[in-house]
Amino acid sequence: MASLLPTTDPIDALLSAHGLRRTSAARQVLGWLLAHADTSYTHAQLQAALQAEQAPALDRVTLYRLIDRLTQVGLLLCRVDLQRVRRYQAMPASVQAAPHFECQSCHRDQPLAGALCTDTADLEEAALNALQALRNLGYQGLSLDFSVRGLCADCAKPATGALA
Amino acid sequence: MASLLPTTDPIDALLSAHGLRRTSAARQVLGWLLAHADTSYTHAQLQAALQAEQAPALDRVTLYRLIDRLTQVGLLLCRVDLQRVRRYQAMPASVQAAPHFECQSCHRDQPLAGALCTDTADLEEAALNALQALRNLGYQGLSLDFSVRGLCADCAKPATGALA
DNA sequence: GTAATAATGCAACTTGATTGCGGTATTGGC
DNA sequence: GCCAATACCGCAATCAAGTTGCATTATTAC
Repeated sequence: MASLLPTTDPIDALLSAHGLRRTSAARQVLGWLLAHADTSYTHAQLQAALQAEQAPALDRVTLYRLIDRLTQVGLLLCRVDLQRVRRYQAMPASVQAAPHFECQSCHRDQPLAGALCTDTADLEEAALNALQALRNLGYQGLSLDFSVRGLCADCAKPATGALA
Repeated sequence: MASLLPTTDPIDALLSAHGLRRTSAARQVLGWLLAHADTSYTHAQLQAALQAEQAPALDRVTLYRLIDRLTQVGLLLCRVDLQRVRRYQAMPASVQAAPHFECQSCHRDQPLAGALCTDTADLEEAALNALQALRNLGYQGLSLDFSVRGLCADCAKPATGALA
């Protein structure tokens, strides 16, 4: 039954649901980022990765505009790294106030809750209290960034003290 | 007695203590940033502000290299904003793991502890626990960023929903 | 005072990202 | 299925933040 629906592909569904056209470029980019959702990528990395996967390389500017659109509708998350380069990532399920670790070498993202920390509940609760206190004071458009940065165990091992 | 010491100016003392020469440019920049230590400034803003204060405008590149030096020795803190422009600020007393609020309009920084929140002790403790847990797993060079971003009460009032 | 060298200033350059514009492909209405 | 409206693409040119090279000037240590 479901296979008879106009959009069987979940990526096409996402694009349509957010008012974007289902172009081959959009499918490629969103699909690839969703398949690597635990890491953020620069425009250059993204272009290289896509080019390596199949022949028709898409234009630099087209990719810029595409990731811009995907970010605007909320399908991608955009950060700026220390080298002041934008990094894009498929929007994680819980961005709001989610404590997470960002590796400065491989740029993988890991939530602190779960394997890394036995308990982040008190941390998140304290954070939400802080947010509410600010709202009561008239602060607006608040967003919380709780991130730990450094080298993950994998990147720290091979070359101690040297960023790739 | 103290007035007989070679460096009577606290700013000169800071420069020397960090192995930098006491040039007029370094004095101006560090002095100005220390006098506006609750806010971060871009290279362009800094240059404009200095130029407005006195005649001898310093060169674009000189300013770049100077704030670079000041940052390297730990006298300035450097962040990258959403427009991917670097913002510099006189190093706050407690940067490590200090929860703070950054206004996206006036770029003033405020510590969450104190006036804004009655209590951040539990929050900081939870954060430090998380850091230790990561270290035990082999993570290195960890730094914590706990920042709330948005519009402060002052900026939110005049034009609701519009960034300056 | 003088030599060593840190810091300055100018020009040219690099890089991530943006703008303009004509052409192409997707979409919604018939 | 066909067609008009328009979202999207690709190329060239441009922009702004920041960097590099190099000759000159000012600080510092002796």
